[in-house]
Amino acid sequence: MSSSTDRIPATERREQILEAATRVFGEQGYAGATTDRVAKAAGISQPYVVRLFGTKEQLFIEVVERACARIGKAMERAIADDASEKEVGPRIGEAYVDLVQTDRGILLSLMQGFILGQDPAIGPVARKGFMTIYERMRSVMDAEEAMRFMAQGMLINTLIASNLTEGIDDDDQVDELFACTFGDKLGLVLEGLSKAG
Amino acid sequence: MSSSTDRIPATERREQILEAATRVFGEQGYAGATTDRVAKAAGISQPYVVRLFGTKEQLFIEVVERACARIGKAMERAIADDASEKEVGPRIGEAYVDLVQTDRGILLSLMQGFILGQDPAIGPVARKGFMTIYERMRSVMDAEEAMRFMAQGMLINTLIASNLTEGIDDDDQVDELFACTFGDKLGLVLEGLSKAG
DNA sequence: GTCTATACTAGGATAGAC
DNA sequence: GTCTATCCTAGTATAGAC
Repeated sequence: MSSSTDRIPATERREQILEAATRVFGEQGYAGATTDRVAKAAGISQPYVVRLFGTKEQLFIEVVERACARIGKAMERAIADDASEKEVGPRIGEAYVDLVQTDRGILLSLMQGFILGQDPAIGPVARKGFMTIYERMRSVMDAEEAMRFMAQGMLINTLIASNLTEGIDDDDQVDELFACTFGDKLGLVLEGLSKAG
Repeated sequence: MSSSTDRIPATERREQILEAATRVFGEQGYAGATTDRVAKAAGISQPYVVRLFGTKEQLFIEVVERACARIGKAMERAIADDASEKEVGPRIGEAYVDLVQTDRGILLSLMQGFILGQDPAIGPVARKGFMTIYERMRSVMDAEEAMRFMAQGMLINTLIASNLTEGIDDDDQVDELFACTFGDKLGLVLEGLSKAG
């Protein structure tokens, strides 16, 4: 599958690593994740990860920035899609839930970023990402609606992060909460969110 | 201030340590926090922290459980306080915001717990705590309202955790989001939350 | 009940070869 | 562009004294 001549361009490698790192940081947290795990996940050596990003911190920062960019793009697509008969709110909500299902890591590592707001290097990046998303939201809805939207997003993130999704400790209340939070692929909840605007 | 004979009962010590640990874990995260920092914050030696709790993991678990218990108690008080002319929703919301202001650590370390849902030892504890709070909420309001309430709580946590509170990167949009999220000591938002029930 | 000393491991980062 | 070897620090946990 891989010969000893598996040299691929640095740009592509960086993207591979960022992808792997997004998963690893999302699951283990910034401090809990190791550059070695990231390397393993990306199929390369640990020193090479450090080589390409300088430090673990820098790698994490780029992961957070990439996550924000991804969310931003998904939002843009949802906003632009005015063919749909739905309102912007639900369209964005649906896009977000889709993203969640496709790539948990993005949301999880972004959350990890938020929670490190105290950190002098990471904090500013996380706050900037958060506010960029909020501001884009505000450009298509009023403050109250945007706030509720962010709140809903944070709940979704928490439910996923805490692994309540897995129904491991299955409980009818969990089901109810999920039904209410996501509806059928977001459902009532996000509908309600938009009709509040 | 402290003589060499500062022996205090273990129960009290445990509480002191839990308090310190709540702050430290809240700021640095589970993996990022060290038992040594906790020890310093509690004014004792690192090995003694380990001695009293067995492992760092166990200490963290007790921190999370304590955080949930604290929130639970604040909720009970708010629910019982039917002298107030306010609805339950806003009362609980207000109690939560009060708690936030008094002790950030509780919310932050609880959040750290949620985000470690993957962890086989911590995950179950975090999920249990989350659901206990949700269920108590459900006992005084309907599913939709309870969900929105949790969402609002997660947003509050995120705003605090990401340190947007500090206005470091001050931005008028941040102010707006805060005004909207907290109102004046929670305001409109939570009021709106309850009138949805 | 609490400390000092210490064993042991893990993990980030560097050097330098290929 | 990528690896192996390795340094060095930091951090959990244990042993054992007081």
